[in-house]
Amino acid sequence: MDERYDPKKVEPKWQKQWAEKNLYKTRFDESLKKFYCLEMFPYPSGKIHMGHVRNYAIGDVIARYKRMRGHNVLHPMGWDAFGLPAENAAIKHGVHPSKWTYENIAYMKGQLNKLGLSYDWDREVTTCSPEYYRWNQWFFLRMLEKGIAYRKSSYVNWCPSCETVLANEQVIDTRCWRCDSVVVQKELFQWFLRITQYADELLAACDGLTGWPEKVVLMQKNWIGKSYGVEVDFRIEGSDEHIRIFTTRPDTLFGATFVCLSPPHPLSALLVPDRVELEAITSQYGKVDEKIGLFTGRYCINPVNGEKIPVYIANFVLMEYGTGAIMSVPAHDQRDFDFAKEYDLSIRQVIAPEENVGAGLVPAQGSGQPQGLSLHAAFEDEGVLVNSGSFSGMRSDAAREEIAKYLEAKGLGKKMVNFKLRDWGISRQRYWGTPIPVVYCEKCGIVAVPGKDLPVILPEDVRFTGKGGSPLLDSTSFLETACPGCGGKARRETDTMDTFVDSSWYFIRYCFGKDEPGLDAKMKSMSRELGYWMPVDQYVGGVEHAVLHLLYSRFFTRVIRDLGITGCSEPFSNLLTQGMVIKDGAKMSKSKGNVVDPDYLIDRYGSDTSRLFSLFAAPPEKDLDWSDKGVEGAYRFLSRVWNLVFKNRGVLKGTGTIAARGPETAALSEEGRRILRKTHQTIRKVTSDIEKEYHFNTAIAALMELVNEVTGFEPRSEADIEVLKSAVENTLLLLAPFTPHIAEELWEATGNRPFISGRQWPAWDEGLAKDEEIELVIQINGKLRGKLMVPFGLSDEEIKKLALGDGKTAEWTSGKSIRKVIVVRGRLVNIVVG
RNA sequence: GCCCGAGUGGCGGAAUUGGUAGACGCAAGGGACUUAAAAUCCCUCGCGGGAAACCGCGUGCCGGUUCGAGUCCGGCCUCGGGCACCA
Repeated sequence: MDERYDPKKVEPKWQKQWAEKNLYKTRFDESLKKFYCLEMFPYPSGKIHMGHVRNYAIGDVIARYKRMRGHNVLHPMGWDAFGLPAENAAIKHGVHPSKWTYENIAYMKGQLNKLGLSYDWDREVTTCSPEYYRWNQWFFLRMLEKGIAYRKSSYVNWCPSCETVLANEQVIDTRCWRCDSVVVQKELFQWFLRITQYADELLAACDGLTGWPEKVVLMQKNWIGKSYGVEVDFRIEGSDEHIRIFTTRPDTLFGATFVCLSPPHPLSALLVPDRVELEAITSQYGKVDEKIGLFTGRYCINPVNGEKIPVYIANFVLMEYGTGAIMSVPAHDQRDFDFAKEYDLSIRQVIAPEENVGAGLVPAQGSGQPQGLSLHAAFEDEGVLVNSGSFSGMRSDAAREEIAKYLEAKGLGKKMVNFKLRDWGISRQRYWGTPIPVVYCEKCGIVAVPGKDLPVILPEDVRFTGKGGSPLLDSTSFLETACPGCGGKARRETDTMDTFVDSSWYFIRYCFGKDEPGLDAKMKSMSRELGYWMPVDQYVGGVEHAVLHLLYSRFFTRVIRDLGITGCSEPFSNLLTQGMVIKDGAKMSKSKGNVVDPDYLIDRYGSDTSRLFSLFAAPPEKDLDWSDKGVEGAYRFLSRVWNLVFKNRGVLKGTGTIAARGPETAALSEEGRRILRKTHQTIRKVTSDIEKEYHFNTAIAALMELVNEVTGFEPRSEADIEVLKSAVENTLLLLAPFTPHIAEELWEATGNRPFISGRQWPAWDEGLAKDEEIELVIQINGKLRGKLMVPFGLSDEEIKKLALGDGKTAEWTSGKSIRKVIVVRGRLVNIVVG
């Protein structure tokens, strides 16, 4: 054994041995209790960053811990390998996306292995390989059959810089999530997946996500955005047509003073004969900073009071939500209020605050203006109805229900539920993605590629100019094909799939290992592998995927369930969203110049130190403040552990392992008893910190305390030596999930056979962990006045007597009467005097 | 604007979920070893007062409940995150 800790010698040695023995290979064995531990797979951008190190260190601790607890652990890794950066690299540097991607994967895989992560690499997936993406295509065809995949023309978010469509989730603050360009609206034919069909189920199941952070569940709920309301028809005056609106506030129906249509609404073209005017307003559709309207010159009739109100086209009314038309109640909706002010439309209050009604401050009957009050803004709260015919005087929440019932009874409207969630547009006008397996035939129209012809291979021989649309448009060998239906001339779909499709089911692909999943065959009976491994027991990743990836995965899993492939609905039982890695007050990024290079870190301190620091500096869910000095502290701690073993290498190697046996406490020195107790307390503390909340920071702190104590321990007897050995071996076992290399090396150095990773997690003895004495705190009137060492396990009466007999107590209580004495067992005594 | 979180030493963070505030680590100061430096080891380390024992104050601010509040309740302030014409 070397005198000094040198991770450069230790780490490659064990990485080599783990790989040679294929130690982390997982076998499908239904007799064992499984644990599926998964971290979000990376995009192979070139090199890993500290965020990855943290993410994968957290996951690896969990996987290694669960293995030591006797679980059959599935812990796989792969590559989210399709995506725009590869294509941008092709345009910029002339390197093919495939070459670029696979080279990055090779490099990054080396980096992950240098971190000592315990993956079963036999299950590695690479989403850009035809073996993977053929199943994307297969799922697409199944969805096409079931009507879940469909094509429609719609307004889509278009990134002019990336020249592609973006899903709503990919638009951040009106900008492209990837390149930050301002997104514009464009009308295009696109492929969609009908995620809205699962909206209700996805929402209802949110309440079952008890292992997820509440914050994430809430974000999912808000994104799905279920709201209850009514649809009401407003007849257009002088026409048989009517405008169907959706509102969540039927209680304000009497206050509707105009109706607005979305520019793309079919009735807009009908009511506005002037093409130029309509186009002008349509071009403003989706513009967020300004409300623009166009009066159609037409009127419609409010069905509850027969009132004639004007019809506008308004740029802020969304075609994709509700019916694409709204009733406007400026008195009770701020957006309508702003619009009414701009176009000088009347504002009529129909809900008054309850306290105003009591004070007689209600709007005069028939007038729009409240008596003694004028509205400066919309009143959106609950209140009491006024100016609302027979509903006046009713509370707004009750009126919402009553008016809805009234409308239904009269056949004027219908209760309706709406969701914010839209169908998922998956078409991307890009090369580096999964080809959508359909062809366009001159005779037959849209034809699905038959399953036997899958995969539709992405052609390699394309040119990347960076101009215009997808390079696939120039690839005649790809483009021109025969129609699977009639054999005639057909053209392939050139759009590829959103890469979020790839990541929506990769956790299912892992379950099959190297084997072809053969989903076609699995249709007949549910796959046993899938049934065994799914759902993922612990998923670990960044919170930035709280909506997009997680929602899509929940959707895909349900579709796969409904195809009869799995019985599992919810893919991730427990979710841990780790915080960001911060340095100098900002998230690490190249543009900020505050990145720490994992390669440098591993080279200088080793991966055990890198892992240890990123686990110790903060609990996993919180942001981690990077500190170069803190890293050195972690290295110092590992060196101290090394030195402890080195110093005692003679005795540690000599005695047989006694970790399981508690030596006779009588033969121990007092110090020996203390170390033994501390050892068992530490096993208990580390175990519960991992089990409870994955609070590795406090677990590591406890290990540091133990090592600090053991370092000063001078054994005086054979029994003491056994205690020392037990303390050291338990330290190494507890350390193994966090810093596996040094744990293996020192495990071997203390005369044990490899591998520590395969050992059982230590158990503590509650009796040995028990304190002999406790420090009794004495409070007078809640203030700390003294401390007393007392034997463990005294009765309340005995404790009280001791506390009252203490000299300190007498000083503080003299001349006062004792009103009350409160005893908190094992903690403190509070004496109340007055 | 709406919906969530979070505010504890010089810093990162602990505190059996109502019971000793500041574990552990970093930084800082002092000391030992060394020709010297690095490394290592030991001591001090919330603020104020005191030579000391000790005393007072202290978990963003104000109030409340309680024998006792970082923790519970009410009201504010600040910061962070998510959503944002969803009718």
